[in-house]
Amino acid sequence: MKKQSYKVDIVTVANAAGVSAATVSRAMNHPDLVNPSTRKRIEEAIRKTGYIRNRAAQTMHGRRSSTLGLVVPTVNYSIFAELVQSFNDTVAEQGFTLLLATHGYDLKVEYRVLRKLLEHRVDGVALIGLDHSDDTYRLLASQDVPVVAVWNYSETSRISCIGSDNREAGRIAAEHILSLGHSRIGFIFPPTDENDRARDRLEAAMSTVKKSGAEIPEAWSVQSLYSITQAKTVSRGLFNQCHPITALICGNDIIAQGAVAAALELGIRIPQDLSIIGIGDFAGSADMFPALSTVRIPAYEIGSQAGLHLINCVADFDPHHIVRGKIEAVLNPRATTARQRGN
Amino acid sequence: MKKQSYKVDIVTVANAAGVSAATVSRAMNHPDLVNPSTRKRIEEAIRKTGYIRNRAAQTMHGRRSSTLGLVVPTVNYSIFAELVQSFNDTVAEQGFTLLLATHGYDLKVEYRVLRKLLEHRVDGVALIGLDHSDDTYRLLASQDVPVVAVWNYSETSRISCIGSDNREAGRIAAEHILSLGHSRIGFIFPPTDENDRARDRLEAAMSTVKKSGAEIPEAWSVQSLYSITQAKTVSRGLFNQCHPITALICGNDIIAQGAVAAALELGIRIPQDLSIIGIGDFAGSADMFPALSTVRIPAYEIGSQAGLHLINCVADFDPHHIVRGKIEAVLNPRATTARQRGN
DNA sequence: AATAGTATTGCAAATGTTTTCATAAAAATG
DNA sequence: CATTTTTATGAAAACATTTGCAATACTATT
Repeated sequence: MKKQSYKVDIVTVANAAGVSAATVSRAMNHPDLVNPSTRKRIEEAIRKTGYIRNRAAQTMHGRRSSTLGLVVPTVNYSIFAELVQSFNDTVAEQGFTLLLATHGYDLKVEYRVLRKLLEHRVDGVALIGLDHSDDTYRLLASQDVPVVAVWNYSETSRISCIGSDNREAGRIAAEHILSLGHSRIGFIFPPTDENDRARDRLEAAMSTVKKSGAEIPEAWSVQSLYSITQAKTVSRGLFNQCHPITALICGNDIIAQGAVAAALELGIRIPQDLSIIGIGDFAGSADMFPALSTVRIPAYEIGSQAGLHLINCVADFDPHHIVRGKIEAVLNPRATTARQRGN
Repeated sequence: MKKQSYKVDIVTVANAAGVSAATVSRAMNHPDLVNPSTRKRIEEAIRKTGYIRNRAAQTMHGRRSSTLGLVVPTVNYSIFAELVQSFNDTVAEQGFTLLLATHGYDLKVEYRVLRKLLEHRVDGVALIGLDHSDDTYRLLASQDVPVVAVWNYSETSRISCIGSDNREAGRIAAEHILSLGHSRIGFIFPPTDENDRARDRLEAAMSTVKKSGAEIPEAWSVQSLYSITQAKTVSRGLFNQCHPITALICGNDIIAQGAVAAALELGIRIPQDLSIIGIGDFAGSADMFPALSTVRIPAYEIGSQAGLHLINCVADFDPHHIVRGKIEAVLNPRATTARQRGN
C-alpha cells in the first residue's frame, strides 16, 4: 500500500495527485502559489508514494544546496565539540545540513577538503582560524561562496571572522598568573607554525610575562600536540627539572588537563605547589577536580554567530559581505591557580 | 590570468582544452580511457579556468553522491568524538564526504534529520544504536540505501550493526565491582526509554549484581543525562545518603568523570572510600587523575568498520547486505576501583 | 454583460554532468 | 598492403528538478 519499489520522482507524485510536475514543485517551494485543496492532494500523494525530494537536482538547477561546510582540525576530545554542536544546531534550525571535514592540523589537507566541499556546492563554509594556505585563500576568493573564519578574531582579516582575540586570551592567562605573584612560569603549547590561535596565545602570554621582568629559560617552554597523553609526558619532563616552575600556562584546556593529571600523579599539589591555567574552557573543565582555571573562549556563542552570518550571506545573496565579530575571552579563575606561596 | 568571473563548467574547460565535454568528464572519471597527452591538456585547462566539478550534477545523473550520512545524538563532550573522527577518517580516505546530523537523543528528530540526509542522496548512512522509531525503520526499509547501526551489537538486529554488546559491557562492569568485594552498589544511568545502549547496560549490570545476592534499594539507582554537571549534582545526592554505597557503576565515562569530581570535592577518597567505574573509555579517561576504571568500547575500531561496511555496500551495489560485527568490550581496571575495605 | 484583474496551473527550457553509441584514427595482424 | 582490432573522441540522450511564460478559469468592477 505504501512501497513503490521503483524510483519515485516528482512526476510520480504529480501523476498520483493528478497535477503537473511543476505544480508539485511549487507546492514544496512556494506553497502560497498553489491552491490549498490541490496542495492537500499533493501532500497526500507525497505520503502515499513515499517521495523524497532530490536536493541534488535542486542544487543543479541553481537553487541552494541547503548545505554548509565546516572544516575543523579534528573532532577528537572536546576541543571543537561545543563549536560543532552550536554551529550545527544553529544552521539545522534553518534547514541547512552540515558537511563536516577534518584536516588534522595540516593546511595542505585543509585545501583538499575545502575543495571537496565546494564540489558539493555548499552554500557557505566555515574554517577554523585565519592561518590558511595561499591556495586556500585564492580558492575562496575565486568562488563566490560565503566564508567565515571561526575561533580567532582579527580586525584586519581578509575574510569574515567570528571569535576571540587569542592574543588577549594569552595575555589574560599570563596576567592572572602574574597577579598571583608567580615568576617562575612554564609554557606548554602546540606547534605554532600553522596554527594562529596557538601562536597568538603563546606570543602574547610570553611577552606579558617578559614585560613583568620575569625570565623564561628555554627549558621552561615546551611543545605538545593537543593530546592529553602527550601533554602528560611533556609535563613530567617539565616538572622534573632542578629549578622547578611554580606556574604553568597551557595552550588549551586539553593540555592543561594533562598537566594537572601528570602533576597529581607525581604528588605535586595543585594549586599549592603549582598553578596551572588553560585556555578554552572546554566542556568538562569546570567540572573536573580540581576545577580548571582557564580563559574562557565562548565556543557556543562563536559557533552560533558564525552559522548565522553564513545564513545571512546566503539569504541576502551577498557572499562577500565581511563581518568581524569579536567575542570577548574572559578569565575563569577556578581551583588550579593560587597565590604563590612563601616567596 | 586565472580568474574566470562567470560560471565555469565542464564545457568551459572543454573549450579551453580544445576537446569535447565528454572527454573532460572521462579524463576525471576514467583517466585510463583518455590519451595521456590530451589528459595533460585538460588538466592544464582545469587549472587555468579554476574549474570545480559539480557533484550535484554528477549525483543527479545517477552516479554516487560520494557522501555518507552520520546521525549521532550529540557531539558535545567526547562521547562520540572518537567515533565521528574514525568514521570520517575512514570514509574520507575513500573520497567520501561526511554529512553530519544530530538529534539530541530525540528519535522524532532523528527521523527528520535522516530524511534530510536522504534528500541529499547520501550513498549510505550510519545511526547510533538500534533504538529507532517505526517511521525510521520503515523509511530505511523503503530506501535502497545501505545502513549501519553503530555502537550496539545484536545478533537479531533488523539492520546491519557494528558495535559492542552493551549487555556484556554492563555485566563486565558489574562483575569487576563484585569481584572487588562490593555489595553496596549504586547506579547512575541516563534515561533508558529511547536509548538501547543505556538500557542494555543498566539491565545487565543490575541483574548481575542481583544475582550475586546484593540488594539494590531504589535510592541507589538514579538518573542523569550525559552531562558532567548534572552527573555531579546527582552524585552528591547519592553520596549524602545515610547508608552510603561503596561502589558506583556509571552509564558512561562522562557520568563517571562527574561522579569522581563530585566525590573528590566532598572529600570522599577514590578508590579507598568509593570505587567508581564507567563505560566507554572515552578519550581522556585514561589520562585523568585518578585514571578512570572503565569498560572499553573500542570506538575507533567501531567507527572505522562501520565506514568500511558502508563503502563496501556502495562498491558492491548491495545496499541490503546485512553484517553484524561484534567488537568486544573489555575491562580496563585503573585507579578508581579497588577492593572493598574492612568489610 | 463585458472587461479587467487575479489566482491557478501546465508546458517547455534550462541546469551540469555521465554514458551509450557511433565514428574516426591508429596499431596490429596476416 | 588489406583487414581486423584497439584506442580515442564526439554527439546526444538522460538524470530530477525549477521557473519564466503562456493559458485558462475565476472574481471583481463597471
